[in-house]
Amino acid sequence: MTAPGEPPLKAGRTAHGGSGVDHSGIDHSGREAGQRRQRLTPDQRRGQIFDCAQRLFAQRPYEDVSATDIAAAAGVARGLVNHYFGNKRELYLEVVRLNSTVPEVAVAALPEGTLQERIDASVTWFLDTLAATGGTWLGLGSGGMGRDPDVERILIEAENLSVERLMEAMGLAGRATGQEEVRAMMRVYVQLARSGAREWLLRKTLSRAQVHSLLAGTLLVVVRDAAAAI
Amino acid sequence: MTAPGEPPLKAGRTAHGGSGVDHSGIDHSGREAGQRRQRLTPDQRRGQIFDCAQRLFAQRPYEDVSATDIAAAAGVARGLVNHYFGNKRELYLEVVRLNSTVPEVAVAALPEGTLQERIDASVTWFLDTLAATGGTWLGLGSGGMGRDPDVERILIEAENLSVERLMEAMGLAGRATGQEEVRAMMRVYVQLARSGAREWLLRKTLSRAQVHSLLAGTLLVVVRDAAAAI
DNA sequence: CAGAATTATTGACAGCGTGTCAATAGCCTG
DNA sequence: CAGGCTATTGACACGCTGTCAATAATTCTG
Repeated sequence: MTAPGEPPLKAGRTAHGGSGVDHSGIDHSGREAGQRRQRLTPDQRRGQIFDCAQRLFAQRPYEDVSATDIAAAAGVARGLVNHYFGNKRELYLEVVRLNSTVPEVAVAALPEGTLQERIDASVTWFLDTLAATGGTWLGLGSGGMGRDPDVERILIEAENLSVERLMEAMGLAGRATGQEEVRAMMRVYVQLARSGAREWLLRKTLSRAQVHSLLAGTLLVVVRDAAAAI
Repeated sequence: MTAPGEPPLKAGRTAHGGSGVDHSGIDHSGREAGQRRQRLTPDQRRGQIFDCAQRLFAQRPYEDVSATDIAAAAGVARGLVNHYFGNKRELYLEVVRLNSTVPEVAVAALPEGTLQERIDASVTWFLDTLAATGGTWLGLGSGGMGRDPDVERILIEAENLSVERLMEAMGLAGRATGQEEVRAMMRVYVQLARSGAREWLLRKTLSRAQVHSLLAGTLLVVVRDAAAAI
């Protein structure tokens, strides 16, 4: 496919016409042009395809990325993509799943000081990790009307994780009463944090200090509100 | 097509084989079965197709709605959809565009009192209008799949409008310095408001009073932060 | 009111993208 | 080196999209 000098062409069943296909697609991690095809471990191949898919899905929207594109990028037959991931949607879901989990947090390392101090530390940690991982995580929550239930579930799951960590850091975890309300409020706040970080990292309209101030100030209010609700 | 007893079949250009297609699609607003087809005003037909598309897009995600589905729902040939809207994407964009603009606001009617009072009034108005229009507007900002640049632009446009109104209501409109930063902060806040409203109306995890308190409290902080940034 | 003119509406076509599956060809083992 | 295991291929059937000439439902005109 990628190799240019493939002689036989082996006319399958019906001629189907010549149709001079001229893939000008550059395969990023596949084999070199003209090289004989290589047989990899399932894990390796799977990982390779996954990486290519991840890169492509980060560049253009879901439906603009064809399975053919992914296969071409990996230097592989299109059927192999389906073989390893079932269908395109599942592959996409796996990409989303892996990119939607915010990196590990060292909640235990948070200071035991005032609420204000813990808030500052949390926000600092949040912004630090975001600055490190780049904007990959941020792009996820903004899409239009997609509303795919599966994608939504994955994102909600990731959000729940963030909420859990946040509550732990704020010392709101233990209480039994009003747990659901507090969780909801934290969920709302996480959206705010995500949005604020987007202004800082993606749009570059706010400085880090400004975002920090904004997030810390609002978090204080939200936590007080949450505490009052208990 | 929908009419069962269509005799001639009139083989158009090349026979192409029978291929007994059997649409079992129910047309919602189209003509009754067996009725002769009706020729409408372009505006009427366009509106009818638009309505069907809106309903379908609200039910399942973009790519799960085929142009065939829309046409069938309208009781119309598929080609007509393309005739009126160019392609499926444009039709979709028009649906999003119409559903993403938050209803008119009577900013002028806001009281001239304290900041706190104006904030309360704004939040009240915001929640009122949302309660009235139902959750249609809310579903937009949550999907993770789309990431279509055009969709995103439309949503950003709508967001800008909300921000403008909010700044007007908060008395932050006039200043020339730091306008961009203030706008960014308001943008962040609008996301929070949207998210809070979602918890109230869609998830039903928070009461209206709780959301009100949350939004009012955070808005105060944001406005103070914004004012400090000027 | 009949016939012409206008144009809303249809239906078929070509092309692409997807998922499936038998056939093929690398690599490893005996 | 033969033989088996299985990673990998390639073609097929089918659905969806956009285009366009043909058609038929109106309206206009004498």
